[in-house]
Amino acid sequence: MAISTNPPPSNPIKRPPRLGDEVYNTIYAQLMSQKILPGSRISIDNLAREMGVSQTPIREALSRLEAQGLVVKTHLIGFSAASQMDRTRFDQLYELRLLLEPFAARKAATLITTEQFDTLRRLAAEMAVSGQGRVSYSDFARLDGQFHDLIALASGNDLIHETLANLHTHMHLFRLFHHQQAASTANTEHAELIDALEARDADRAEQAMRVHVERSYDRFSTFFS
Amino acid sequence: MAISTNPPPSNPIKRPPRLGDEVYNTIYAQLMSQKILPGSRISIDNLAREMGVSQTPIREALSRLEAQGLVVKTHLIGFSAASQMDRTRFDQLYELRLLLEPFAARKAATLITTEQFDTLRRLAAEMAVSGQGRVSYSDFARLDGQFHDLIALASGNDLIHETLANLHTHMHLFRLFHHQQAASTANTEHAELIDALEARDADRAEQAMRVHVERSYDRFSTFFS
DNA sequence: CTCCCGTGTATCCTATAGGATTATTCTTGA
DNA sequence: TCAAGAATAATCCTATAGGATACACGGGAG
Repeated sequence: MAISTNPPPSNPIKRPPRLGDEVYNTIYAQLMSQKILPGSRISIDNLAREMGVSQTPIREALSRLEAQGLVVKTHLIGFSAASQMDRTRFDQLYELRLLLEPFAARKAATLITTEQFDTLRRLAAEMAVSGQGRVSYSDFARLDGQFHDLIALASGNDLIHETLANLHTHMHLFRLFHHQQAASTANTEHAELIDALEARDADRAEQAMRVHVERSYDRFSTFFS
Repeated sequence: MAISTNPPPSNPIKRPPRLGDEVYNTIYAQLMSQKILPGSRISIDNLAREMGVSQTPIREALSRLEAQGLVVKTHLIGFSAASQMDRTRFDQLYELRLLLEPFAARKAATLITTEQFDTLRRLAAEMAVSGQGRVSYSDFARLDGQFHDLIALASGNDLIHETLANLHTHMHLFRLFHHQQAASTANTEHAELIDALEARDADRAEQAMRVHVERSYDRFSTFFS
């Protein structure tokens, strides 16, 4: 998790482009799109050649990803993508989500701006379309991630927002691996949550998010059978 | 936050010593002991010379610390220790603590082992001695950190444990900076918590932790006045 | 046929050198 | 005396080379 005490969540002033950040985003995207499969090794030399940069920025990016838990490093062997989640960690992740997300929804009910709310509606609309099979599942997963991220952001607590962002990163990889499809039920839950937020009803928003996360747990839990 | 999907929280098998880890721990200790003051710059060259290693492991360690939020990096300027917390972030941190720690105490009430419980008593005893002024405050802060960390560990949820560990890292720096002293009241709160845990009373443990964190907030909140 | 062991290749880890940028200091002029 | 500009020094960033280690393959002995 990046607590980042010094630099505000988003940088208002111009920041000279850091080569390391670019590399970080590239590797991050390759992990998220499963171009790099879980558990497979990641060669520093190859990455350096492919991206046309030196080894140093690669190492920095991989170190940051290691602190984030997305890659692991073994001495004298190298980096490799983190392996898939097991049941224990899956349960722990949902336990934490169930603690943070309903709380974030509650706070968002009173703090969300009209602009953020409009974005929320738009995301829900796009996801509804994807429920009709017109959008690929990876798009749905991306939209769903933005949906939850926006609510966490609207909670006003940056720490909670950053913590949840990390959790959802691992959620995304988990979903992609099992290519879950049933998205139609999630849409109705999102609708209920949006209604509660529109009414500025904190209790209802918290409860709606709780139900949504619990249902999500039930849906994915079957993968472990 | 290190989610570390692949390597279990503690490594059972022998791991060849990584030079980067050693450097990481050294810099981490220097930050925690305020040998490196908040906001001050951190020279890579100097560190490399002082520690007798190359620049590469220094960079890796600093990148990990950056992901953790303890240092910040500015392009073409270098690394510097994170600046002191402001009021907004302080409130956010306690809001998150108040969400996680009582929950962890509740779970720990049913899951804590007798061995862990003994360690808890020992820590509380040492802190009580420090309340009589026989131990320095930095020692008290360290013991208190171990106390809370152990409860988070006993909760059985590694993710919550790791998240709280990061939060307490920043708490430690905050306390050290303001060199808070009043520790006597905290000891009675710890005693109440231990009693609840001993009785395996989940409700009481959760409530005791909640009160403890809230009181802690009140104590430190005066620094912003 | 199986197991053990030596060699070769690939990769990581470290160290050093060169280019680029910023901060500091000194000089000069008003 | 103060301000502005230039030169120097320090630092970071990148690139490349050399040493060390682990993994893979193939040959030989039992």
